[in-house]
Amino acid sequence: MTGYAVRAAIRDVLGHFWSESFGQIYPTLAELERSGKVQREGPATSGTVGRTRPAKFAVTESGLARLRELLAQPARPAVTRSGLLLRLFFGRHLGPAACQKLVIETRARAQEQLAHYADVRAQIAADEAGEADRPYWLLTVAAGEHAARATVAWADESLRTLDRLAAEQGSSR
Amino acid sequence: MTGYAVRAAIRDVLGHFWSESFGQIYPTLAELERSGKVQREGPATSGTVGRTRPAKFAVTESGLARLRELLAQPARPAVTRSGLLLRLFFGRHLGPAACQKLVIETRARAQEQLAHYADVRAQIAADEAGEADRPYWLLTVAAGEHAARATVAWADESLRTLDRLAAEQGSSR
DNA sequence: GGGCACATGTAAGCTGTTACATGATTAA
DNA sequence: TTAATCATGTAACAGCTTACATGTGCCC
Repeated sequence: MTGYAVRAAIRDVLGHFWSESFGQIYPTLAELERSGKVQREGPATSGTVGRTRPAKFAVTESGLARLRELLAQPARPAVTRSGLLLRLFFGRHLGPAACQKLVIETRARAQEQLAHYADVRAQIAADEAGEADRPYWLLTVAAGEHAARATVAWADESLRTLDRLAAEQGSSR
Repeated sequence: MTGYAVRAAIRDVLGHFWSESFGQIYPTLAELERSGKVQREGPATSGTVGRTRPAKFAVTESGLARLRELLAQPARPAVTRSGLLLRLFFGRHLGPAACQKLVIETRARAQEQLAHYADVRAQIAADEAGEADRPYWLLTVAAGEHAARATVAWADESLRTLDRLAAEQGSSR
């Protein structure tokens, strides 16, 4: 595929747990070509900007071997910073109403995510070329679904707490 | 508190959704002091390394105002890269057994997290100084708990799928 | 007296994003 | 014809981590 298509695929299929920008993709493709991990089909790197004919890349045997090598390396679990939870942690300074707004927005996003996962499931089911990959791809979708449902459940619980806090604050003034 | 204590607090209390390294904390404290957002109590920045007497910092009124200003700004929801899900997405190249190992490890980490959250809950309940903050702090703990429980449920479901895949692969050879 | 937790800072470097520049092709 | 999408790339820079340097105080 083209570099542009790589980015679209990452955004649409891996979007809920991965992202890459053009600033990473194009230099990386060039580097992978130099080291023989991918094969370029189409015009060579022009050095010029703008379009000539799109260059399509395919992974080579050597590239696939390197992929397997990298996949086998342990994933270091990185802490994910959550701007939402940081705001809620300081919620006393923000006030219950503002916190409710944040939680409601988060709940809505999680619901949208659930709808998106339904779409992705349909896409994966329809893609016959990826049949052997299907069960693995579905594992990642299921992870997203579980996370999104947990977010909705947490939001509902939290909104009840915040309602109570808002009522207390309202009555004390 | 001291810069060292700030880091310990972030690690122990916000650890499941935030992190800061010394490389961020010390320069930031110096900058906050310059702009009057925190008040240093104890020896001035020596420029020298090593310890003299620990310097303790306290937030000023101006610093608190700035905190509220920052909290009110919208949190841009960043995509969290998951090395685990990336590996599972390419699970066909990794094999069912290796995937099972990854999922089992993830499940174990989630269980450890649940135990940790129980500790944090106890700490928060015992801290009388933070009584007004308590409900907000508990919201962030609840978020962690929901996420961890979802991870365990997803792992159990996924392990059943992977068992089936491993059996199929075993029988076809 | 040895090791660990407490404590402070700097510098190098890595990762990744954003913004910009450029232009072809296609659908409205 | 005009806007959107496809397409390729570079450069600046933001953010953050790691490694290093340096020491104190306390407990075993």
